[in-house]
Amino acid sequence: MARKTGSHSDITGPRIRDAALKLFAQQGYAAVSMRKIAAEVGVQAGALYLYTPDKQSLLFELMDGHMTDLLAAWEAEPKGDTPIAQLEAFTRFHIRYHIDRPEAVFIAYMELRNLTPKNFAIIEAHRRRYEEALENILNAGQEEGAFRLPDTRLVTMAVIAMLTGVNTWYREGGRLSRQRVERIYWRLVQRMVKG
Amino acid sequence: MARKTGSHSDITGPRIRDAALKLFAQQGYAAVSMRKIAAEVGVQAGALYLYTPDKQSLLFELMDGHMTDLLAAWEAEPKGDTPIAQLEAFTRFHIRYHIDRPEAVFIAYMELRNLTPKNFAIIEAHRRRYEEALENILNAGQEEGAFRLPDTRLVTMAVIAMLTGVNTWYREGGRLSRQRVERIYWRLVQRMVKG
DNA sequence: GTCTATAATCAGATAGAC
DNA sequence: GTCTATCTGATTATAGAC
Repeated sequence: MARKTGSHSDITGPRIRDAALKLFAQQGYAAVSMRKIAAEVGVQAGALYLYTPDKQSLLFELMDGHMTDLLAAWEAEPKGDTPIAQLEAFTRFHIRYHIDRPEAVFIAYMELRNLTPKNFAIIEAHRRRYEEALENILNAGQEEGAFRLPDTRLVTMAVIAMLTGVNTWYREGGRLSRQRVERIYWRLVQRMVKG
Repeated sequence: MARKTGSHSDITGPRIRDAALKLFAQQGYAAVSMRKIAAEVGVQAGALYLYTPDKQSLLFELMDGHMTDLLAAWEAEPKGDTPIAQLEAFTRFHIRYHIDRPEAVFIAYMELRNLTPKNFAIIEAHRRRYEEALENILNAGQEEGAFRLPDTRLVTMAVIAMLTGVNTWYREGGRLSRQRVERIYWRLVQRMVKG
């Protein structure tokens, strides 16, 4: 099963991305060398450059891919037609999606400062679009009287911070099931938006 | 005013810590070399080792100092005698204290993975103690019927994540004053704990 | 107390053999 | 497609001059 050399096309590209994801999340971009990534994959450092032009591109592609997938998944998510139904959909979606990808989530906001300015701007635009998805729901609910919010922008940031925070403590097989976590946070969000 | 050499005892120690704080927050521990810190202070790299045994100690002392100060400041904070008054005190204190020290706060949880295991355990114990301060307030309020919480531990984590999140967007001189931010978040926390 | 010089190691990235 | 070898420069930390 273990192949050392001469392994033809295989799937080295994706395996490099997987290794980088894992190592960047564990040790941080700056602390991970191309040699460490190569060792994790089982190739020599030079071979990585067949698949990525440089280390920065590796980081950017991970973050850009994550944000693109996140936005696409939210677009594809079934959401009700009332603000309250949409808010519930967002709350549950956000927790579920983030819990399932702790490494990508961690990197996506821990490694922002290691992006080149150009790459940073792209990731920031993605993030901003995602925040606006929630902000639009809150604005709609506020206008039709379903929500009573002290400040829409602040509640947007408060909710996202609160929900993303689940990733800092949630462990698979822990005290609470994912379903239970979703329900409890949805109750908290409901309380936050209702006068 | 600019002294290059022969500057006697001066206050080089604290200046090294200040420079490290600033650079670690901006670029991350792994990306900052001892030479960069030395350049920021205005000395040569070798001179740093008169004040710190190594780079790891520099990081640990910053984080340990921050957490110790945070806990001491909370102890010294005037807090009412009811759970609701204590919760308001905690909410306002947390926002205020964290807003004032964005760099230390950032480092304190971005650089956890760069601590040696022994140092990590010490910082984790501090953090845990701080979380328990809030958890104890919530438990007391729950028991005496002032709060109706779906899960005390979760609400603890939710509130802390939400409040710490202020640091990601708050800018001095921005749209909202500190007082206003404090009040809005206190309203949100109130809603979260009241049935 | 600071500087310069140095040791030993490691970094990102490329060239050419196979 | 991967390896080995290599270039160039940076890394932490120490030794010894001043």
